[in-house]
Amino acid sequence: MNLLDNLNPEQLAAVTLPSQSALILAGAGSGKTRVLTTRIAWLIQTSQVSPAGIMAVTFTNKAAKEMLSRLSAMLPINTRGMWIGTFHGLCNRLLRTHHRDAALPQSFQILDSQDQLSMIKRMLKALNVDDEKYPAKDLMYFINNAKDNGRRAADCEAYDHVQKRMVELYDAYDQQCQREGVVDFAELLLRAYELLQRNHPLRQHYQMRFRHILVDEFQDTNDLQYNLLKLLAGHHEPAGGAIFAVGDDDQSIYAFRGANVGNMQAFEREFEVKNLIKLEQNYRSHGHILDTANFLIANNKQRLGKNLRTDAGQGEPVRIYEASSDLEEAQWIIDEAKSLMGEGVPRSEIAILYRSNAQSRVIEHALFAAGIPYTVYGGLRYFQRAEVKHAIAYLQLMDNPHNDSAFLRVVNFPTRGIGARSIEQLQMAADSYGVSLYAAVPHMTGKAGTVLSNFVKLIESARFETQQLPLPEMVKVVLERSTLLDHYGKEKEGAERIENLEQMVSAATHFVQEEGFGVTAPAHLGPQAAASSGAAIVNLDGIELLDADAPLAAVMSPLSAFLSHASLEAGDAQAQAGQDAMQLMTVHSAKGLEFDAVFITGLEEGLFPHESSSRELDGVDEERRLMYVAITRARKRLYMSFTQQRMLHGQTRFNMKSRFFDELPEESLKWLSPRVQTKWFGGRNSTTAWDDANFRENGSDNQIARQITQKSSSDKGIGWRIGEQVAHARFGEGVIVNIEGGAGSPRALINFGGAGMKMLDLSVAKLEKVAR
DNA sequence: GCTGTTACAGTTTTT
DNA sequence: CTGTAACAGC
Repeated sequence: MNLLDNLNPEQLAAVTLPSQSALILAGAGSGKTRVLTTRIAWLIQTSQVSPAGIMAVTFTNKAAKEMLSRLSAMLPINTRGMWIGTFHGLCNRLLRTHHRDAALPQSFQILDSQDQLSMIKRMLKALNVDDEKYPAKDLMYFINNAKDNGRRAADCEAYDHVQKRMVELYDAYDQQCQREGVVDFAELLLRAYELLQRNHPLRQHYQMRFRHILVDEFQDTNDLQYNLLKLLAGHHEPAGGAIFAVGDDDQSIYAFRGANVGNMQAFEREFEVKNLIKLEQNYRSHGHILDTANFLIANNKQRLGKNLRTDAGQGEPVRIYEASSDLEEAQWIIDEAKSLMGEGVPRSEIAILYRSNAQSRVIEHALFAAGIPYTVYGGLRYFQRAEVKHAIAYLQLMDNPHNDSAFLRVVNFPTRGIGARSIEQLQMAADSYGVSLYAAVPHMTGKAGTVLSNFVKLIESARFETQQLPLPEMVKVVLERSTLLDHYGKEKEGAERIENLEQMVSAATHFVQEEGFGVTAPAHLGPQAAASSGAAIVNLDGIELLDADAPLAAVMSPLSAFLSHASLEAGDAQAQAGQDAMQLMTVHSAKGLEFDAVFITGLEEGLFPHESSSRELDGVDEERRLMYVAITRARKRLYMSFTQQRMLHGQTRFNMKSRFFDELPEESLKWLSPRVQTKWFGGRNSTTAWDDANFRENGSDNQIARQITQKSSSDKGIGWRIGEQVAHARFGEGVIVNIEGGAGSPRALINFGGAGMKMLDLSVAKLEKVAR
């Protein structure tokens, strides 16, 4: 079958573009991954490039794997020669290959965010920094932000004392990392960038090699990533290759972590892009859903401009539901989901989305009570679990004993009588000699010296014993020698932890097979053996260059590679409990996924759009894009809901319905009337199903309902109630949050959303009731 | 060194 | 309301 069969005209045009830089605006569900992979396959099949000339960059391991597997289904060739992976994965590979030029030890280790934070905390303590004035989290943010913008401490401008100190601390942090032989995530990219920038021949080598660089989710690139791409592509350099950038500015939802949508326009301008192709044909959603998405996103300014279309027909309207409370919202979701399942929709095809994780609780509770299987995305990942991190720390120390984070994690775990005092002394010794904790152990005397050197002996002997062993065997020995298995064996709830630890052996087995270790080179030999067994080392201007097809085994030992893998690919979040379970996740984590039926919940001012977004520049636009992502996840059925009252942080909040509802096409919507209606007139409430239901549901809601009843009855004659939606000539629509002052001087605290909270005198203010 | 108490903060997330 | 982090006490 021909590669190009079944592509639509735009897709075909994109796939077969000439070898120039191009920007593909790929709407949601427009076959973006298909275009990317087919482009690669087509380039190779038509002999325009060899596999080694291809680099494809993604943000997540999942996307990289997806690409690789689709590609190997398409092409009967070895995908090994291609560099396909995440930014971090590829930079890791680059830095391992050229570790000398990058001034890194061969077995440098990668800190995850947790390790990075604890390292910063440790440093602040050692330097006696006031952690009130310089919180570790702030410093970490500062450092990562600087690195993401390509700035070293020396490049940072400081306008005041605090900033000046931050820059000093940034510098101290980098030095400490260098001493320990560790790099954080941002450092991987920055080092790679600096390496290529500084090293002309090396840069030229890669520029000539990678004729085609394909970038997925281009709208998510930060400035450093974009600059790295510019270097690799040889932007304005003679050897330069072409960048095939695929992205969607309407799905840019990661500004908060440094992503810069502006990179798309910058790319178009700087690379003088002549080929801009829009993929607007959507293969996912029915018409009403797509219309809803298009209508909403049209409210954003500064778009590159795109309108999705479908051949699928209008389908069902988007259903909107107003719930009286978060509990009732959850109950409604369950009722609707049940009827969907009755129509034959599998549970796994039903997704419940929310803006923030805290919202999942109530829904989970209701699902649990209803006995419906569900999975929540975003739990603890395998390699993040405490017991696994402990085992990894032992392995890290065996591969690089100067990793202080690893040292501190396990020096007294399981406990071996090394207390805080000993560690403090050791820390002081290490600081005064300017060495790692491990290297400072010989300077210790007395009892502390003895126990510490016993720990060092444990690590050394484990290293010695496992030198000749393949990786999975090595892991097995470490689990035994560290006494981690014994330790958890004695714990009451240790069974699951032991299971996780034992799973590490199979993870190692799997890894060794997957990455080709032990095939090219015996596990214990590593770089040299691999080099002599085929991967040629080319010498170019005195720079070591490995042959294009050098396997991972040629540039790092199996252990180093496995440890990188553990840091860069944190593994799956918890084993998928039931195969067929409803899917709960944040809107962010839903990006890239699709479902037959989608519920978007908590569509209230303050929640979605989130209140903090109004403080940020273009914050609401980003929230709108987030909403756009949420809508476009649905294939056939889309539900949206909001509530009159919601429990958040232990307090009941009354929010207006989301402004986004005003931006949707009425003809595509179906407002489900609340199944219960509240009617309060002049403080005289006609008891309705609404509060009946609430009184019955549970204690806390009960209380709230009673509170409201009390409030309104004490405000007899005023005619307003808490939770009611009102309109004001100047402030627009709002919702009454509180009423005080009694009949004498009644005042209402009203949440006007964008216009803020106002306290209005009810006898004066001109308020209108708004039907919802 | 471990356990219980209190204080406090509290979007979104991948690597 | 809930999870985490820091500290006091056994």
